[in-house]
Amino acid sequence: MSEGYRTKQRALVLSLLQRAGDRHLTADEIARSLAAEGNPVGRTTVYRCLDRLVEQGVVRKFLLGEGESACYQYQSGECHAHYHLKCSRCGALLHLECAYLDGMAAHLQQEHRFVIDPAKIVLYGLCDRCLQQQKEKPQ
Amino acid sequence: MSEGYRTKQRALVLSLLQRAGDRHLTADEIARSLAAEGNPVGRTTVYRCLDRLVEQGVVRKFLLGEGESACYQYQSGECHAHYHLKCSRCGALLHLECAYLDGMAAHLQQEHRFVIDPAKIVLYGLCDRCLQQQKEKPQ
DNA sequence: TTGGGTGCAAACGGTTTGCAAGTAC
DNA sequence: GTACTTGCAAACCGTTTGCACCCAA
Repeated sequence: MSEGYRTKQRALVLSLLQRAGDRHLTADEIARSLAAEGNPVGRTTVYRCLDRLVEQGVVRKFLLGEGESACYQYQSGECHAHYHLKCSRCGALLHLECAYLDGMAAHLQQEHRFVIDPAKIVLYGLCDRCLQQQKEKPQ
Repeated sequence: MSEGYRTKQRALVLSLLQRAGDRHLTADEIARSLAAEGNPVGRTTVYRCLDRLVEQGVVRKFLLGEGESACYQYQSGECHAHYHLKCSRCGALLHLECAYLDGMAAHLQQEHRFVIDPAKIVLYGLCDRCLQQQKEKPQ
């Protein structure tokens, strides 16, 4: 269970993500925040620390949309598997824990022999608000 | 229902995608193929034609994974809504038409007021083969 | 002393933009 | 003539790599 080196920089990155809680942070936001706190860490190093933290399973990486930069989130023990719903129109990101979706995962595994990774999945579509707006003035 | 201009270049791009059938092509592959056929089209123009074809609903754009370039597919009338399963390990891309997933879409709409766009969705995970391999030699 | 870690600068790669020239009607 | 399209070159932007330096064991 070697957790590898725990350098000052890596500890700083991890600490920031832990404090961010639910929020997803980009590498850039992490670099900026650390700098703002008086603990500047080089951008390259931020990326490398994140890579290692992801390898170790301490942090999760999310790719949430076209042209957007990757986001990272601290993976606490009590965090449930959840799915992401992303509105293609307004960009809103919703988190969803849903038994039906868990059922879908089981179905795919049993019937299609495919084991999905819920954390990596983003369901794109339209949120309620944008749906209403679209009805009023399409386009 | 103005379908806009139908320039030579746009017709070439569309024709190639139609001939590609099910296959997803990247902008780069399109540019190369057209050049190989003796109809070179500038890369910029390929991107712009694709944008317009997507706007018109004639072509669909897919983002299939981290660091990978966008793919495009001709959207023929008889094409059913299908989902993409992508193996995170070997990169295999599977197409899936599945009533259960259609049910999921309905569920999300009714219970969570979110209308997903199946074409944009990629379910990441492990395919059967990689799952077997993983059991034999993990990592 | 030695192997990993750091971080600046530069490269990378897909995509977009600026702009001058071309084309259709 | 006017409005749109083309395509080269250059910019963009998130990310990665090269490399010299640093630090801890």
